[in-house]
Amino acid sequence: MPRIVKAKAFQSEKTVAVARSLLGKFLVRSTSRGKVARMIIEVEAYDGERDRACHARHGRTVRNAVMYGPGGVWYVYLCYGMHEMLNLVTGPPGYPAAVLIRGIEGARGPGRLTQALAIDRRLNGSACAPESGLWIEDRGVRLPRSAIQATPRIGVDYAGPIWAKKPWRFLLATASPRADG
DNA sequence: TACTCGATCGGA
DNA sequence: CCGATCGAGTAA
Repeated sequence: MPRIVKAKAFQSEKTVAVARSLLGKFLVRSTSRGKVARMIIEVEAYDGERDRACHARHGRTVRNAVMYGPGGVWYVYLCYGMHEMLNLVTGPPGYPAAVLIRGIEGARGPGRLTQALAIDRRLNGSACAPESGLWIEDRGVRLPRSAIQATPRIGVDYAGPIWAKKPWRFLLATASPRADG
C-alpha cells in the first residue's frame, strides 16, 4: 500500500540516518505527461556548515538558502553548467543539511536521473509533496542493514581528506558501485 | 567586474 | 584523460 511520506518526516536532525532511510523509498514524479515512480537506490548526505563538502560550508548564500529552511523541501541546483542536481533538505529550520539523490532504478547518476524525470531548478524550494509534482512514497520495501553499502561521497575531494572520506554515500549492495572504494 | 571551479557525463 | 558549459562564489 503506497504511503506518501510527509515533508515533516525529513526534519530529523540525523541527516545521515535520513539518507539511509531513503533507500528503498520511491521517488514519484507527476507532470502533465503522466506519473513515474522509481525506487531510490543511491544517496549521499551533506550535513551542516562543518561538513567541508556541503554547499553550506561557507555559510548561507543565495544558492543554498533553502538548505537553511525546514526539511522536506527540494534543493535543486545546476552543476558543471549542465547537470541539475536533486537534493532533499533535511533537519529543522536553521540547520543546513540535505540528501543528494544520486540514483533511482533505471537511472544511475544524479545528472541522469533529473533528466529522466524532467527535474530542474524550477522545483528548487518547493515542498516534497504531491502539489509540487515531486514526492516520496513508502511502498513497503524493507531493506535489511546488510543490503545497504556505505562508501565515501563522490567528487568531493576539495573537502579535504577528513570530510571526503566520511562514509556518507549509501547504495543498495545489490547495485554495482562505482570503482571508488 | 574578473576569474575560478565545480556534489557530472560522455566520448577519445 | 579531457572537454563541455555556465552560474555561484570570491576577491578586488
